[in-house]
Amino acid sequence: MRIGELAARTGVSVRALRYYEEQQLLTSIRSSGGQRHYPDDAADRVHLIQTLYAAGLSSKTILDLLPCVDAKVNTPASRALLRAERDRIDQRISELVAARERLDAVITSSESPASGCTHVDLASA
Amino acid sequence: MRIGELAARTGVSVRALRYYEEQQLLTSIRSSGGQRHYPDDAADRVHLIQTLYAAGLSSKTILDLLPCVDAKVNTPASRALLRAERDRIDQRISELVAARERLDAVITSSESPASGCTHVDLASA
DNA sequence: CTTGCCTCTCACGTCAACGTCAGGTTTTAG
DNA sequence: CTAAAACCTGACGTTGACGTGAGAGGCAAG
Repeated sequence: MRIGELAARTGVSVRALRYYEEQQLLTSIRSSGGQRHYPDDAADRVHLIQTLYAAGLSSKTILDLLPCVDAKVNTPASRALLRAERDRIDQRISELVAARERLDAVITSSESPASGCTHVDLASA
Repeated sequence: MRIGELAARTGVSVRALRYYEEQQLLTSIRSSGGQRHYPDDAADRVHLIQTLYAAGLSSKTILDLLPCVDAKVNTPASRALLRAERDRIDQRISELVAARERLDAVITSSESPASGCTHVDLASA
């Protein structure tokens, strides 16, 4: 398929797909006229890339990580890299959960009919 | 206290503190010479701002949110805002959990001896 | 007074993941 | 064969939260 269809299938913009290729996260075969052609499983690859981006990983980190998936490379270094990124995501989740709890505290007290305009101490934690 | 000490106490850069003031997230009293002075509880305020930034909120959103804490504003609009941001954080957490599961799957298969890995580095033993 | 550290206000630089416009080529539909 | 899509390669623009000097002023100590 060509780049437009891949974009449509994945919900990712054409510009983004070209950017992924520029970052070496995605490859394509060029037709004689220079147009990109992708195999069907390219959509899965794009979804994976999107998932990793959504996890807050940078292009470079994803580039480092992808061989671990593609070629099932299994070295101490690659395992360490995978675990390091997993731990980073863990930490990020913790941060978000903490922030959510603080917001929840504000919401709860602001919605409590008994409290009215009760003091909300968001700064203590 | 002056800006340098507040920066030291909170672990936030002087530049960032001035930026927060520019964004109207933080206020200060100026000395006759124009230098900023902060009360002790400014550190709590900075920590709060940092937490909300860590939750992925923008300066503007935080600016909108802060009155809900400071002045205990309790209107339908402010409650809706709070819940909207809370839901956004929820969604973000879900994304991260999904990404983490994805990485976990890769990690598990890469560490399993029966996973069909093509390359196993025995030097780690 | 002056040394030295802290602080001030501009104001341009950065970084990432694209958006967007320009100008030209390839592919497809009719 | 032609016109419209779709695609191509640059290359500059965007956004947010600061980083990083430049040049000048404030402030307690000796």
